[in-house]
Amino acid sequence: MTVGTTDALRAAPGWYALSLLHGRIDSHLERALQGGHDLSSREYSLLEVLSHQHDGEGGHLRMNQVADAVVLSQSATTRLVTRLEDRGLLARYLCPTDRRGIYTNVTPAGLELLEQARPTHDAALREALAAAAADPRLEPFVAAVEHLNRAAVG
Amino acid sequence: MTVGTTDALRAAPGWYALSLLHGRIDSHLERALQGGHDLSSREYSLLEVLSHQHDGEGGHLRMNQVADAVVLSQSATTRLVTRLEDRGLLARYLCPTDRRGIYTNVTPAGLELLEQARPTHDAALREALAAAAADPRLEPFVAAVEHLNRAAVG
DNA sequence: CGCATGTACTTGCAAACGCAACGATTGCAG
DNA sequence: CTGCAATCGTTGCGTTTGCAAGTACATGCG
Repeated sequence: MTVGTTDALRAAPGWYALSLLHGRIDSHLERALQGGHDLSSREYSLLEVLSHQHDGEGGHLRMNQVADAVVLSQSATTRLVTRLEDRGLLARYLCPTDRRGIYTNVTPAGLELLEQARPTHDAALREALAAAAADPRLEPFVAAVEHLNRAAVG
Repeated sequence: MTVGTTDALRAAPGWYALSLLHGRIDSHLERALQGGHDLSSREYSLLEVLSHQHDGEGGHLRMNQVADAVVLSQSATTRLVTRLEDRGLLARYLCPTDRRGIYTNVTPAGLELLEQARPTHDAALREALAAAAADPRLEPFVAAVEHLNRAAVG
């Protein structure tokens, strides 16, 4: 499992290391969430994003902004939302003042699934970070991630 | 372009910020490389990885390790290599001592294309980093990336 | 009011991906 | 040397993605 062989990190080491770290963590999360809750990594983060967007009544992000938040094309976002809506985890509703805009709410079922999946997600994240910390080139980013994560908990 | 609205970064801010930053940079690189040299982001990094793996005669990474370096499944790696091989940018050759293993070399055409694309890539990377630095939550990672990148140049 | 311009989301289509099943090669045990 | 388990790479198949075109709504100008 030692990575070392590939020290082709020399071109743009920072970016390459970031990319590598992201890929490894994401793969790990994907497996954990998929196997445990039939959720893809992106589906999880969509739920997470939308659930945090609590307001007076419901969500406030348009498809547009959602796409930006999960870094996906608009079309992919449409279908991602559609998938979760079909599973009863989300609900769309039109913006009253501008009927082009579409807001999205997390249903109770969606919230419940999210709560169930969160421990899995967090555990997998910690595992992946711990594994990555072994690689000296990834370590600075690992440290930064853990530092910022801790800010949330404490 | 102000992102601020989505402060759903509260769940696992570090990981979420890393993910966001990676996505933005990657999108930017993808567009630049695709539009300018018919290369995807991953194709570029494959060339980069393989070209740095110069040795006595040729490459030394097996498909296995390549997959690990670009964080892709083995099957996807097979096809990625096949695509670039069909374009004459890479060449496969079997490992003499273990005929299960397959090594990959970058052809002169591949190297040339890489040299052409590198400025595009680097410029796009700088642009993306600069844009991301505006977001306070992404800024620490941007700083880390730039720090490590600088280590390569200087 | 009526039409042009622009924005927000959705759909058609081809490319790329991951998982699981497969064929090929090696290494070891009997 | 024959057979079995493990490793490496490739292919079948269904899913996800991005780009470009299409539709619906909004806004501004004549």
